[in-house]
Amino acid sequence: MPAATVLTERGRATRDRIVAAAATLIHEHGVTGTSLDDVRAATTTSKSQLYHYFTDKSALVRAVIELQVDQVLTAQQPELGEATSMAGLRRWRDRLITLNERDARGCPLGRLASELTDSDPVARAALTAGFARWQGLLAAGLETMRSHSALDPDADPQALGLGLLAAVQGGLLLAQATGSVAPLRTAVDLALDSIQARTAPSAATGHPAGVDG
Amino acid sequence: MPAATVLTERGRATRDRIVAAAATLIHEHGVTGTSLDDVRAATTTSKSQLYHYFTDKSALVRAVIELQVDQVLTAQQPELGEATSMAGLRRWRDRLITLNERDARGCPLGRLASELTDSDPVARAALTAGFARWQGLLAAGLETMRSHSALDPDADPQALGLGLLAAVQGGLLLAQATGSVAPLRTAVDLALDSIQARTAPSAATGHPAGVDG
DNA sequence: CCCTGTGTGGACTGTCAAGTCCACTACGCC
DNA sequence: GGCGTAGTGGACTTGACAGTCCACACAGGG
Repeated sequence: MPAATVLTERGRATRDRIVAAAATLIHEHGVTGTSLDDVRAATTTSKSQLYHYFTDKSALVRAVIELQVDQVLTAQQPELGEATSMAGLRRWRDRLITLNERDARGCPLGRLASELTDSDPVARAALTAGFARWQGLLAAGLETMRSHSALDPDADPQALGLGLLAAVQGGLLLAQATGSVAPLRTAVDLALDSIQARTAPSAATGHPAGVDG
Repeated sequence: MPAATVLTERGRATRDRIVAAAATLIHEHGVTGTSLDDVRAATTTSKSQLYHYFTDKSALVRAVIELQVDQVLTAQQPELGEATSMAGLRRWRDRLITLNERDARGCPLGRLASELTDSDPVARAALTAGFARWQGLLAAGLETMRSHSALDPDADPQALGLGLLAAVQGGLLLAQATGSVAPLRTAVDLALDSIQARTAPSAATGHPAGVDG
C-alpha cells in the first residue's frame, strides 16, 4: 500500500504545499535537521497527511529533490539558456551572483548531495541526474558557441560544462562557509577565463581575466 | 566544569583514539549519522570517557575538524608545498586524483562545511580557517611563481588559490555524487589551464589545456 | 597504606522524531 | 441519500540518541 496513487485537485494542492515547505526547510536546516513535525507545522497539515502522500520521509526527500532541481535550473533562466557566447556566459554568471549574494546558503543540490550520496542511492541518482541536466544546459550553450566558430573546434563542451558546474558548486560551498559571495565570483571567473582562452581569436568578445563584466 | 583539562599520557592516548575514530566515522556517515554510541563502540571506550574528554558532541566534532584539516593538508604533501611551477601544480593535481580515485567520498572538510555552517558557528569558523590555510598554501606557491616571473605580474595569487580550491571542492562534490573522479580531474584541469594562461610567455613550461601531466 | 585525582564502566533518564492507528470529514457517484 | 474513496486530525508507540550519574580501578605522594 504505497502512498496516495490517485490524487484529486485538492489532494495535489496539499501535496505540493508539503513538498514546497519541506524544500525550504531542508534547504535551511538540512535533511536530518528537518523533522516531519517541522514540515507539519509549516504546512498546517497532520502527520497522517504526510504519510498519506509519501510512504516515508525519504520519499518526501526525493520529491523535494525533484522540485529543487527544477527550481535551481529555472532560477537561472533565461540567462542559462542564453549562455551561447562569452557575453551570455558572463550574464549568467552575474545572475548566479545576484541569486546568492542575499543569503549565501550554498546550492540546495550541493547540500543534498553531500548529505545523501552515501545513505540513499535513489536520492543520489536523482541528484546526479539533476547535475547532469545542469551540465547539459551549459554544454549546449558551449556547443552552440563552437558551432558558430566562437569556440576552438578542439574544445569539449561537455568537459567545459562539467568544469564550470564544479566551479559553481565549489564556489557556493566556500561562499556558504565564508558567508560571502566572493568565492563564487572568483571560482566562476577563473573557469570562464579558461573558456575564454579557448574562444576563436577572431570571435573573442570578452575582457581579460578576472575583471567583472 | 569543562571537560578534562589536565591529561596524563594515558589520557591523551585515549582522547586521540576517540578523535581519530570519530573522524573516520564522521567522514563516512556525517556528523548526524554518527552517534556517540558508534564512537564508543569503535573505540571500546565508555560513555563517561567521551564526556570526560569533551563537554558534548559538538566539542568532539570541533576536535575532529582540527584533525581533519591537518590530515587533509598533510595528505597533499609534499606536492602541495612544492606547487611552485606549472609542473609542480600538475604533480599536486595528480596526487589529489590518486587520493580520491579509490573511494570517491568527497572532501571531509567540504562535507563538514555543508553540514555545519548554519548550525555551529564555532565549527564554521574552524572550517573557514582550514580552507584559508589551504588557499594560503596554494597562494604561496603561486606567489613564488610570480616572484620568479613564471606568472603574470598582474595575476592575483590569492584569487587564483581561492579559485583553485573551489575547483577542487566542486570537483570532489561531483565526484562523490557520480562515484567517479572524472569531475575532479576536469574541474582542476580547467582551473589549472586558466593559471597556465597567465604564465609569462617566456617561462611557460606546461602543455596545452586538459592534457595529463 | 591511605588519599586524591585521573581514568573507566555502564546503567539510567529525558527528549525528540519516525512511523502507526483509528476516528472523523468532504466529496462524487449511483 | 447512502456509500465508497480521498482527505484530515491527532493521539500513541517505538526506538534512538544525547547527556547524567554513580560506582569502581589505577596511579602517585605523603
